[in-house]
Amino acid sequence: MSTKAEENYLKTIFKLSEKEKDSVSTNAIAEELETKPSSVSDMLKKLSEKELINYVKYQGVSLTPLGHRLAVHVIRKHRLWEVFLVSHLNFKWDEVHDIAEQLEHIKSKALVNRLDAFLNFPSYDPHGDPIPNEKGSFPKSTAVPLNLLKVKTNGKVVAVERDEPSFLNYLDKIQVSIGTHIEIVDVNDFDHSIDVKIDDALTHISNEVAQNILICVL
Amino acid sequence: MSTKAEENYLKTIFKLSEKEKDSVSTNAIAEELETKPSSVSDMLKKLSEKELINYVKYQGVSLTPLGHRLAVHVIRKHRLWEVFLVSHLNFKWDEVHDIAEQLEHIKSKALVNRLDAFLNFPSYDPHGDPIPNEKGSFPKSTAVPLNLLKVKTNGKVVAVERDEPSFLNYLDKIQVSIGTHIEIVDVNDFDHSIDVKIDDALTHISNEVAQNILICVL
DNA sequence: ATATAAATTTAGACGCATCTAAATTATAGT
DNA sequence: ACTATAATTTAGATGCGTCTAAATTTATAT
Repeated sequence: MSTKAEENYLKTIFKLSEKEKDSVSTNAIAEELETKPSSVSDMLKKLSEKELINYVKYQGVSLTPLGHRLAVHVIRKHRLWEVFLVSHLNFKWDEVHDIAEQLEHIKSKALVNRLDAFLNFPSYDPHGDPIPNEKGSFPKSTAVPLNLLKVKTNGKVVAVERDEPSFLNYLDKIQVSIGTHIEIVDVNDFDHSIDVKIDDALTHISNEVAQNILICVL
Repeated sequence: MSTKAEENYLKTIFKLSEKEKDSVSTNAIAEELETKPSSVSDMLKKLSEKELINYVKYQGVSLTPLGHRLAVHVIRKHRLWEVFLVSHLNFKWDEVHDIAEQLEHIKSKALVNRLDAFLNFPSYDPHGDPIPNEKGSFPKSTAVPLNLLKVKTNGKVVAVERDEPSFLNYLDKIQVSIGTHIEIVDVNDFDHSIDVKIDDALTHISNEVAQNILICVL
């Protein structure tokens, strides 16, 4: 049986594997988990012994099929609980992350699958992140980060890539949520910030923010 | 902040305090938690330092007001989650205990209270156990164990005092659930077993089972 | 190619929650 | 009141997950 700490490591390695192609570094994991590289080293040894990761000293890690399965299952639970919290308990999208961090470690296959059915098998969580099904496969999506779009392109917000309340509250403030219509009005070549039309209101947003808003081009 | 283990100890001490009047013994706690008395001793010292229990070496323990509050809050969470599992995820009453044991340790005041509201502030869980409100007070009930009733008395099952699947499945088999109408037909003076009429069917049940069925006399 | 810096791992420690074995204290019987 | 037994606590160990400090390996720059 996997512990909470192990599950959090696997989730983090999964997340980092998506960005960084090859293998994930000890330091990257430490930073993401806000812990020390030495602690990460210790844990990597443990995960490796359990055949959850491929680990060669000094060379970073990747998930084994088993580790991948486990990580995806934890992510599935996290996102399903987020849907529940928002759609049935009326939490706002910036309030659910920390609670879901706890709920994702509850161990019961039946619970997850019944929750999934109760929620009508949702494909996306309140932040637009895809929810893997029981077998572990994700719904396909063609979203592109807002910062990569050209002037005059327009589309709909389908997801955001961060879940810190500070970020989500900022989006609330500029009236961006899942489904919002956005059009690129101008791109600043100097700092790569952009002017956008959000439901007809003109707004200026930084490149860093734009990177974290995923758009489905229309 | 309290750990899972601490919360389980407090819950157990609370439970044992209801039966045994005065203070609760180390051995009783060890037995209930299926652990060793020496482990209990260690933990009692810790709980005492945190002012959650009154502890005098070799003399058993009782909850402080703080410990009592915490125990009741954990029980509240446990029972609310059980209601959710049965009423919204279609679990049966014998399946929910282990899952609720995990869910009861999730830390979020907002979550508990919203769950409570979502469930319409239930007063009893699926086993008929009373659910304390946010302030920690229990709904009053006048239930009596079935084994204490006299011949010809009749009433309704309002709660059961055990949640092991073996016990609950037995009740299912003899068609006893919360709300079932029961009448005492005969009491055996030798082993204190009883003959009862359950919704018009005559059944013989042991004293041990009868002890764990609570009746509201009509 | 080699020195220096950066990344990573090891060594040794700690707190938590548990255990076994041994010591201590309480209790019950005569 | 005294001893045998039962209950409880202490001592010392273990596994987990973390830490700091030190050692080692890899990467970088001249």
